[in-house]
Amino acid sequence: MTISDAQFLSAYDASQFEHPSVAVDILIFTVDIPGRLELLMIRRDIPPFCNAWALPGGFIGMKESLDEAARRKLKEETGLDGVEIEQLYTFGAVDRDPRTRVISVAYFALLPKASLHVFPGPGADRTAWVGISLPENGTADQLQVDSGLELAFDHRQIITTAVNRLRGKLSYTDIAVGLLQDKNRFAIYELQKIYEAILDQKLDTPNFRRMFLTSFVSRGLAEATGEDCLEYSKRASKYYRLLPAPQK
Amino acid sequence: MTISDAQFLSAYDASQFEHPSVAVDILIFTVDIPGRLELLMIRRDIPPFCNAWALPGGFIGMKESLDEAARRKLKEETGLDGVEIEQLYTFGAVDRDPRTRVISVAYFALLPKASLHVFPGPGADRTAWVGISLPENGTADQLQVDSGLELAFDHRQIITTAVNRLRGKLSYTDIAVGLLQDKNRFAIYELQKIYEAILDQKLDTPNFRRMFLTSFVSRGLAEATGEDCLEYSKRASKYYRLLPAPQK
DNA sequence: TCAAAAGTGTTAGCCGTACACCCATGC
DNA sequence: GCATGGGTGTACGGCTAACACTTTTGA
Repeated sequence: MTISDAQFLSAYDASQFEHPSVAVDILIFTVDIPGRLELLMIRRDIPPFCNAWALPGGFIGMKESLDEAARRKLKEETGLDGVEIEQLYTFGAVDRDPRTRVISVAYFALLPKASLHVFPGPGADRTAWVGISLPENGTADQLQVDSGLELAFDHRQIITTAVNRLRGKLSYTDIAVGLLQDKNRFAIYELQKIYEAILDQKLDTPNFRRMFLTSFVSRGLAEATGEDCLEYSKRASKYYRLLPAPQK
Repeated sequence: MTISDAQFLSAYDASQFEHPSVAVDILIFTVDIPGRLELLMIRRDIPPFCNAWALPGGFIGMKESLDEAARRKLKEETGLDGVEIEQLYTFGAVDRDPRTRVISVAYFALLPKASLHVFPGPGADRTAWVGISLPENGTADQLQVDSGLELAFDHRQIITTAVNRLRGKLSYTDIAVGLLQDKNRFAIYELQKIYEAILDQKLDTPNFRRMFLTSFVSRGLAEATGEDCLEYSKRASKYYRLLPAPQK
């Protein structure tokens, strides 16, 4: 008990008066036309990591929740409101930011690339969609970034964690639909390309079709619109639309 | 761009000089003999939430990572070192602590109940193993706590999140082995009781046995010791032991 | 005619679930 | 003999992976 008290007090008191900064970083994933998984990043034009690429992020306000801070950042970067975001993980290594102690709560969102307005914020001179690839269950050192861009802070680690989580969730959630251009009119083909981009592997078309029919249509998450799609093949296919989640 | 800048700066500047506090809360789960899922909690003897029950936790030090802070807390509460802990989620509602803004990073660990030394720390007058139960995919208001104890802060929400996560991980990880009394000598029966306590439902014994053989033994995570177990049945069964993870 | 995508069909294997049934043994 | 846990067997249904095959139609 005395040992425990001593340990407790030493750490407790130290932190009572000095607080770390708390930030959110946002991973905004998209899939571009050729089927590549990309991430919205900004190039820093101030130290530290000047000229390196970083995830959009910023410090949280005292009067906003973490989720609100993440949504605010997303809006600042893309102009988009009301998008589904999800907390990924919280990164808290002591030296992850060379300036001062910063705890960063990472969030991610999936957005169709088209029609996003993207602005560089303060501290950055440009933004870009950066292509990323990672082997199955890959580690941070296996992450490949577009033309080997240098990444700031521990963002290589954050991205790796996010890609692995994203892939894991593909199999048991409908998370990928966030990347559809038009949730009211899409072809199975589009969704398959999205899955392939995220997983970085080709999928068997007949089997993917069946997966879609059982996991989405049969479960009431999507239905055929009745319209024919001629965008991707000479032979007509069907358009589908997402349905509002079946609230119980 | 101007709109974005203005929004950004207002929130950014505000947080530059005032920082939230950052804490870790630890969920230490155990299963007691009758097969009940329990959580180590402390009773607060200072406001706010005086006399209410809370998760052990505390503010992080400036020179320790989040993981280190969580391990330190765990050691203070149980005297145990080197236990596997896992980050659960970060809770950051503005008013989750009435005193001041506190961001809490929750961690959880699974520990066998026996042979834990548990100390109440400062701000608490006692500790207890509190039985909890929750319907499948239950929400915070469906969480049942031992004799309806009052819970402090948003800990009802934190616990609910943890129980649901724990249950989810049961099916695709070996997380439950953390609750075995002796990882070098256990019977399938013990593991089944652990699963049943976590899931709060009876499992089919023959099927559980097959699950164990294929998921643990065939995959090299466990092996029979060769010794017979007579603790749970008149008829002898086998003892098993865990094997070190097959590093690749 | 060829290529590319839309579909249908078929196989084999794996897994989870639900049972029926026998074994061993202490009470 | 009965209850309790140990253990084998079996059968069904759902799902995945792999792959063969037909259809449609523009270039």
